[in-house]
Amino acid sequence: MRVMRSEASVLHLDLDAFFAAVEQRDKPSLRGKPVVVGGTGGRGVVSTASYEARAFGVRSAMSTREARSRCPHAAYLGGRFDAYRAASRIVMGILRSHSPLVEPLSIDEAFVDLAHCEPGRGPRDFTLGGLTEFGQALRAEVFEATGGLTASVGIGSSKFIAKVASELDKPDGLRIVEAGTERELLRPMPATVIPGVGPATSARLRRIGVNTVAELEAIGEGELVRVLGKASGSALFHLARAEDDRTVEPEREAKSVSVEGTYATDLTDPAMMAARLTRFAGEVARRLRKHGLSGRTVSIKVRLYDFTTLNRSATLPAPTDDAAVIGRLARSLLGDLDTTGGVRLLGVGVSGLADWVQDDLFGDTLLAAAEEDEPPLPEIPTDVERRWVPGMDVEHAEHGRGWVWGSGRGVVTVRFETAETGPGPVRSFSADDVALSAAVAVTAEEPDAVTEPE
DNA sequence: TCTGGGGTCCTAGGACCC
DNA sequence: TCTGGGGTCCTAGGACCC
Repeated sequence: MRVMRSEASVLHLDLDAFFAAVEQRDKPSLRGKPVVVGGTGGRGVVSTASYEARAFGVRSAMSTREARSRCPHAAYLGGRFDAYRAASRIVMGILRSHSPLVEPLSIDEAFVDLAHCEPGRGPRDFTLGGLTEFGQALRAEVFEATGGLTASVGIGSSKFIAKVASELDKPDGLRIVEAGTERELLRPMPATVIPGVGPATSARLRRIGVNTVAELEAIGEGELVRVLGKASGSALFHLARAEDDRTVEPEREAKSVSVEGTYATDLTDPAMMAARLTRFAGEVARRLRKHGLSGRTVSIKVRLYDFTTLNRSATLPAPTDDAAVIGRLARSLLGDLDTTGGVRLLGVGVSGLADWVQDDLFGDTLLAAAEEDEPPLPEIPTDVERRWVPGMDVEHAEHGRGWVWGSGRGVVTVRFETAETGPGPVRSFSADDVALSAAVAVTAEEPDAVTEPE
């Protein structure tokens, strides 16, 4: 039985062009200019484009190569995740000061249940007027506390409607969808507004003549289940009618932890692949331990030279957070695959998580025996080009704080400015100049919180 | 030099047990 | 010996989201 809300009491907040907006905040010379945050190497893709860059057709998930050809004069930055996490934490804190029921969806998005607000911290009532007043005050609070980041807010009678609403007046907008008007809002929209309808599903829907939500509404549940499968067919049938009783869940536990990396040139040496997996296993173990987790299933991901992607996994009798155990299993899974054509991506993950750690009764001895007959792994070469990533914060002994504008051929160019200074001057240095160093993060906070980017 | 990195959820098939 | 269900666990792949 679905119990629908009779009032617009779910809020969705989405920070506008989040990564790019943080860069423009902290780099005054980039305000009002096209900014693209993402991978800057040859195989990089765009995480976020500022609205100025979007005007040139730059989009999230586009290859950076393509973005550069569309907008050559944009600033291409590698991203400063500590700064994004710090801003995210401020925003989530504001939301939690209003309601105990806040569900972060990602670093820059959250749902808030307005029906269970702290006394005096919610909307005065659930009329259009009360919700407008609340939504604008919340947006102003976010703007003030983050040093000028704008958020788009949507309010509706369900998660689905609130999320659709927040898209409607983006950026820097507020939209309230009054209870009772949901279906007429959705009908003319493309079916892809429904979460879960991506390229593959929309292609299947087109094949049965469905492009819009209105057309989707005309299809029976049985047929949708036949075409799309049990879960998504049934979900789609209801969402097309704006039927969504999913609750705001403030505490969702992690189900897996993983690390992966794409290489500028394909790896062909199996020993080097093993060395990379070993490093990733160490990183996964570190993150498991930091969160007090351990897991039973170890997985590897291998993307071959031709982009075919393989996953292999093995399940242990008891959960582990041990880098050596994870690494050994990962290497043995890789050993069963044919990688002779070359590998562009490797990854290691652990799932089947438990929030406790097994006392290691036998593992150490078994492992010690197993490791003895394994050959030593090669050194992973350090990439000198990666030392000065565009956009990173630096400090110069004489000129103070700035950010890397670009680097290459042994030279680093820095612009000396911060959020407070206004546009600053540019100077170049030798890449090994001892006066120049990576700047410590402004906020001394723990790295990697929940999930990452976009 | 087309195509990142972190996740979640679903499906389908096989093993195994009752 | 053959036949059959249901349930759980595991693996692999794919779609999707930000």
